[in-house]
Amino acid sequence: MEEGTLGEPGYCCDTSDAFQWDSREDCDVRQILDRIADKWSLLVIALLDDRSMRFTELKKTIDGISQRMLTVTLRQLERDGLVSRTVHPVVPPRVDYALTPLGVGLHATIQSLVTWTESHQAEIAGARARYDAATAATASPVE
Amino acid sequence: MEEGTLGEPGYCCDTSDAFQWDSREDCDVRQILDRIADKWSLLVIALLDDRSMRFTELKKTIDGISQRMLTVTLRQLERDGLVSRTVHPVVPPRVDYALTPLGVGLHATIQSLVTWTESHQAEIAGARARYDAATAATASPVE
DNA sequence: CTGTATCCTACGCGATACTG
DNA sequence: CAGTATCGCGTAGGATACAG
Repeated sequence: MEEGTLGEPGYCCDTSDAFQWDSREDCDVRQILDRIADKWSLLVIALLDDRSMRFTELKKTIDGISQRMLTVTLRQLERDGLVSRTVHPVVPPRVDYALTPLGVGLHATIQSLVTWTESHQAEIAGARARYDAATAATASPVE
Repeated sequence: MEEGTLGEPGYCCDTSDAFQWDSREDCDVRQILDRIADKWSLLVIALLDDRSMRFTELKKTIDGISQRMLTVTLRQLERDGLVSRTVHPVVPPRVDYALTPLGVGLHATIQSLVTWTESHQAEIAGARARYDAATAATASPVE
């Protein structure tokens, strides 16, 4: 399933004159952004701060994620070199996940995003309420 | 349907002792994060730097986005108070989208994420190649 | 130009069951 | 415990057509 033979890292999107976000598969920035900004990836990265965590521990902490999605997500992050996977060959299998140096760098950015969200959720909620009220009023001018 | 009467901005997830990401719908941080980290939202926010842009302009620049998704995305962002929508009542309808003050704040964070991705795409691509090579080798130890 | 309304398909993802 | 494999549903989202 992995056509993975990507000898070409893939730079394109000539940022020369006309800036453009496009080139969906040409440039992999879009693709990487998608992976990173993924619902679960985001949470895993944010969670894996300094300490390493075990599979089950992650599953418990994130809660809502299925075993499948956690596995898939972790595999992707591992493939991208953001998370390291350490298997301890003991009787009850024990696997630790931790951020790689590369992952740590990303963590900082992600964390600021999370922090921003936390400190502005009230404003967003307010904006939504206002928008919904206005919309409802327009839709059905009750009076 | 709008429990919108949110005198309560909505803090839950007691960050007291045991930190946890969970509470999917309880705490809306998760939900907001999802919206923000959305594939298209991310690009729109990143694109809408200081200047405002028209609908078609956005569509052209992002390229790959369908008209439907652009509309939906913009509506969500508008609802969240991140983007403002200005309709000019002229013959050929003209609508301008721009970041709100709130949106500007988010833009900074998003931008750093984009920048990080751009400056590390080579490393990620490398990691992938390495991972795929290792995986392929394990799967079929040709020699 | 800027949307909105339908239709329809691909596939993300949860549920479940089975290995080492 | 830490996965992998399979099945099946729900829905995100693209294509298309129409409207102000």
